[in-house]
Amino acid sequence: MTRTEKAKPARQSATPPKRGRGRPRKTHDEINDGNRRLALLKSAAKLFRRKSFGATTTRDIAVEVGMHNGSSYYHFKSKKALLLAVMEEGLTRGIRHQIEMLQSFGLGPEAGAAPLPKNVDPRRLLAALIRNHLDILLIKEREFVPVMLFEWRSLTPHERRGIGRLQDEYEAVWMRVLESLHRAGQLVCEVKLARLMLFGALNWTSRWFETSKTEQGGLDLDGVASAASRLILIEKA
Amino acid sequence: MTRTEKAKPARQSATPPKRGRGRPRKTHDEINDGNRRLALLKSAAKLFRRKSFGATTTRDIAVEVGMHNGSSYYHFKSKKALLLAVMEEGLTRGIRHQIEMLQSFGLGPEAGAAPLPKNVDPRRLLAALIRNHLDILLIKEREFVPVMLFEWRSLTPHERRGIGRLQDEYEAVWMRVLESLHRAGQLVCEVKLARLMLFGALNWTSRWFETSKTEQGGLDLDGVASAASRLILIEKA
DNA sequence: CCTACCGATCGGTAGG
DNA sequence: CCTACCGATCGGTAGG
Repeated sequence: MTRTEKAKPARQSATPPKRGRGRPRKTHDEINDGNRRLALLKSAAKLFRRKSFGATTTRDIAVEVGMHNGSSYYHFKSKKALLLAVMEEGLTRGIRHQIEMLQSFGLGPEAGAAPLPKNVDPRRLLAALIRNHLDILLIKEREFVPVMLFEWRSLTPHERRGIGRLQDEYEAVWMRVLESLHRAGQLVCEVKLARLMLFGALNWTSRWFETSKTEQGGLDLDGVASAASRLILIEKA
Repeated sequence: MTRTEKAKPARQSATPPKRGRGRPRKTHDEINDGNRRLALLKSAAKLFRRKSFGATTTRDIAVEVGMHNGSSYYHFKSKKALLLAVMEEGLTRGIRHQIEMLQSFGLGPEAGAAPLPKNVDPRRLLAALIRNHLDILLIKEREFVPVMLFEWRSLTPHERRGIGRLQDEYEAVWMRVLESLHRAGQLVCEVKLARLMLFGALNWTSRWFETSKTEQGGLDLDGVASAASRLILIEKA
């Protein structure tokens, strides 16, 4: 393990030094791009989530997927890029799940762009959004999404804006629902505050909710979800 | 800046190597214990809060208080010890603030140990607790307390239990109030869930509330506080 | 994606 | 609390 002195290869100036990492064609055995990239993403998410970004080394991540340290840099240009990719993955997955759920209300992907149609009950839609949110946060995407919540401080202002745009996309429908409810006098406070409080209560669950206890069904999630609904609605059932 | 070879002082084996750090008497100019320790604590809190524990170096902290890197180890045995001290400081301060506030309700420091006296209105007390909590979290101890919320993952299970005991101490009165309200049928859900949701909504404010906007008075805090009250209470005013 | 590295930094310590 | 360090690690890179 001693570091031996070695002649460094002279920088060859005839052709510009083109790095091997640039090209997509596989040079070795099995570089299964999509799979390996996703594996890295998942391991990174898992570790960032549990140990935090700062306490996770790129070696930790590589080892988890059975790679050698430097190899992750074939897929991601830096540790920070991995963090961003994890957050983006979580958000786009969340958005996707939400779009699917909205279909059962006859709503398309652009549902957040305009006021709610008259034929949807905002109370029922809110309940569904909340239930779906908990499902994403605590079950389906429990590795990815919390990283965004916990590691917000690890982003630069510019990076935050980027992630923020995706969050806005996710929250657009919520805003419509809350506005509709507020107009009907059914919110305990103004829309903006209601949204912040609601997401506060919901997102905080990722700190105390343990999957293990209610595995295989997520029974208790219904309880949390309905409590959250009643939180911001007037006229309790 | 080149690192020159130097003869290392031979370990003198006659007397056991006693480190200078062990004794409390000042060996040099101005080691103003209490002050310097607190200064370190404050700087650490500020940096841990803004940049996260992992992204803050012991040098960052030392520089902020005008010390040289190694000197912080005179006051704290490790970076981790600094983190723990920050969290403990935040919690004990919070507990202290809360005890003071409770006096105006005729309640002593042990108010959380037994059911609430008949003569206190649980609704008013809850409102006061909430308002006070926001004041601690966002104004008075805004450097210390959020570190505990944000850096929970940086603690070992054992360390978490230690901090957890202080949290329980802080939350004891809250539990009494919530139990009282639940018995009176004024909570939107069961006590345990109400507590989690409420603290979720409240603690989350440290992520979006900016002091700058409402400085000099914290006007808007009242709005947030009253909204939070209405969140978990039935029979909205 | 592996091998074989490197420069910089970082937490921490000895001794005064 | 300062000076003067050190060992280990860490993010990252060149070249194949």
